[in-house]
Amino acid sequence: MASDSGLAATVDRTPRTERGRRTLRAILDAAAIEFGTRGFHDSSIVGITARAGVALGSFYTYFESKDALFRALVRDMSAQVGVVGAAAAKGAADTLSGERQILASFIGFARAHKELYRIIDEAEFVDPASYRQHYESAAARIQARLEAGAASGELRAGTGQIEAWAIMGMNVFLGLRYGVMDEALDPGEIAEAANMLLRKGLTR
Amino acid sequence: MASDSGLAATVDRTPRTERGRRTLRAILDAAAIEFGTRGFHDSSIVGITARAGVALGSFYTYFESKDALFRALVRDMSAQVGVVGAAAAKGAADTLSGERQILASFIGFARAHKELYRIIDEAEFVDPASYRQHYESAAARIQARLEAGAASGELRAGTGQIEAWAIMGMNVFLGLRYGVMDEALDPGEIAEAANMLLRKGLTR
Amino acid sequence: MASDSGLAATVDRTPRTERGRRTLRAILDAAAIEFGTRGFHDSSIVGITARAGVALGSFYTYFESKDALFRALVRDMSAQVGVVGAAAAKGAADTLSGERQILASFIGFARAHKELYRIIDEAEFVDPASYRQHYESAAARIQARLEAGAASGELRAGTGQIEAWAIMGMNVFLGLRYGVMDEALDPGEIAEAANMLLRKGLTR
Amino acid sequence: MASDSGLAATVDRTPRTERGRRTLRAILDAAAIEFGTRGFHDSSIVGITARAGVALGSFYTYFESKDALFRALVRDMSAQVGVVGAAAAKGAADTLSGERQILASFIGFARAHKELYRIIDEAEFVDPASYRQHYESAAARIQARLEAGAASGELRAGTGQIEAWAIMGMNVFLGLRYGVMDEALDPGEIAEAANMLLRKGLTR
DNA sequence: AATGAATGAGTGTTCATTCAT
DNA sequence: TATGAATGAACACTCATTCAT
Repeated sequence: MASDSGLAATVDRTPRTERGRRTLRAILDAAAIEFGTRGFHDSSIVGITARAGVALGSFYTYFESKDALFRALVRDMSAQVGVVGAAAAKGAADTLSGERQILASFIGFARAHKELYRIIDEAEFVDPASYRQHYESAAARIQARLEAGAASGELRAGTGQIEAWAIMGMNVFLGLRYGVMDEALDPGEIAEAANMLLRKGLTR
Repeated sequence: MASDSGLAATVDRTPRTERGRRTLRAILDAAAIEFGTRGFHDSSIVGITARAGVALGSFYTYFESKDALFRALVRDMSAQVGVVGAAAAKGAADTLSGERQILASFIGFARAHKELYRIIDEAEFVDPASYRQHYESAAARIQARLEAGAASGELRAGTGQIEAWAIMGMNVFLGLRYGVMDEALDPGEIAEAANMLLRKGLTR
Repeated sequence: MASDSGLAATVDRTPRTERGRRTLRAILDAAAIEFGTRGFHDSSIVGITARAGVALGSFYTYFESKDALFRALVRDMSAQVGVVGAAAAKGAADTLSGERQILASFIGFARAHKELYRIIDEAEFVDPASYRQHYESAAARIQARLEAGAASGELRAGTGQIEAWAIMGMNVFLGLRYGVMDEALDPGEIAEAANMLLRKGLTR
Repeated sequence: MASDSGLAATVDRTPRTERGRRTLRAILDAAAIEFGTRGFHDSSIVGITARAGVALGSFYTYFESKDALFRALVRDMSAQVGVVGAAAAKGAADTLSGERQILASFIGFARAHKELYRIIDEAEFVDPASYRQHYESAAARIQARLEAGAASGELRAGTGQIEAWAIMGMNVFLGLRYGVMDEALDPGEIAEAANMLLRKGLTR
């Protein structure tokens, strides 16, 4: 479930042997599931290592602490969200269709990674710096795209951080509602509805 | 910090004496601070009762458990948000100005109740039913307002749950950013920027 | 359920008013039920006073402590067993029929006072002196009857403490088995079987 | 003090290392002493582990709970009583001498395991199922021996459960009086006195 | 005499972390 | 590297007892 692109960078001790790499991967996958389903505090190292099929003590070969593991996971998920968004925006005809594609792909990502929300949300308590960093950089990316759109004349000028946070909020809650809580609707449809809001607002 | 309007209803055992009412109030205020600053798991009953200036055992005169206290707090905060929003919308010229006033007042509320976000967010882990309920009813209230606006011809038709969740997401994140993280900007100014998004979107 | 003959003597503070006597009686009755069904440690003063329908604090108007109440109950039950036995032996044709009548009536008593065993047994832990005293005086009474029977030529000589404890053990376990655990059989029938053991032993 | 024959079977988690086996044994021995001298409720895990010389937490490596440990001990003691009785009856000339030898050996066993009574008695409150089971199977064993004796013509026919419980009661109380409370008399002498009761009753 | 809120010592249990093997 | 036993701080919760009213 946890794709660990870039995790190497956040892990405490990089394994030298192939066997070590497998153990690390097993721990990370198990941790993503545990943290995602039970939350940080109700997850235990015993539970994670049991699920990973490794001995309790082996955990500390790879991570300094329960917190360190959680932080690694948070940073990894946060990075993935950025990567996925950037990929989705690629080749978009214009800024607004880019935003639409980003939201659609984000909802899909949330469906594939149900643990995303619980891990990011719990970071507010366990690793506040990462939590803040996660949202600030996501907002900064949006803001940059809005400004580029304004510069090219596609969008109105004068937008900034406020609009960026507003759009991020929309995306996050639509991902929660239609990605995690209930998968009935088509992500493209949701993204289109949200996009229309961005194009023309609510007025007739 | 914790205004306990309506808390009587959610408390486990209503005190019969004046002294009892003072003790209960002290516990609730202390709990809101503790939960809000340290989070549910890092808050302890000893810590809460010490801050409240009452004996440890007195806690259990009023609440069945740590969870029960937390739930009472979550439900109370959730209810307050609704009450504040309804009050803010009162006397608005039209639906959209109503939304603007609601957001402005919500940001003010968040500033006055910095614990709001941490308590609601942690409910995802401690009291999932309340968490879901909180957002679902907030979205339902928005959706109802949109539909009324459409019925009166003020807003375009065809909006529904998706737009409601999108607007809620905007509000929540603007409250987080400009209510809790940083109070530099004027709530009215933020609400106006968000409202323009709802009125005309991002296009020129 | 708890007949409190003689309890006045063991109670901590004798009430002076009629209202007080009613409260005391309510506490004692409630305590016998609680101690008998939940055991000493799982019984609580709150539970007892709640069952008695009086306020928690009122308990200490009548008893010094939970232990004191328990001790009063143990001594009372112990005394009642002696009284019942003496009454049953009255008017018996000879020593052995007296023993038979005593056992039959004891089984009846156990049926009417299911709490008897749990209270006496738990005294081993809560009030060891009473526990020991209870059995020692019961055994002494039996021994005295045997010696009287030997003196009159009805029973063989040479019996003493050992036989007394053996007979007491029989009675206690028959009361447990056929008084408390299961009430299917007639007490007279059981007493007769035990009595035949005392008359002729097990041999043909 | 606690011989742990067969305890392996009742223990929650069997240790895999020698060190583990030593720790478990230490805990069991300490527990038998604590439970036997202070009773279940006044014994504490801290007390038991302190006496065993291991850390508090180590307790939970081997037992799920205080109750589970107690249950293991009860079942073990109960089994031991059966084993000791069976061994004592071996090679007896006839049923009645078998009973005499069983009682004598039981009194010896009680002297060597003073904790026996308090542990079995407290099982009435802590583990009622085991308590009942203990006495029911002991009685069933006696009853089977009586019936075999009747079948062989040695004993009179018509005896059954009542006589079995009567004899068990005798044995239990003689063990209490002459094994636990006071060791002055010779077990053989006591067993002989009780046996005479079984042979000829009380009459001349 | 009655009430019920207040007190705080005590205890079972959890679990991150350490460490000997 | 891997293992799993050992450690002990921490904490929620209980409840007998006290006390102000």
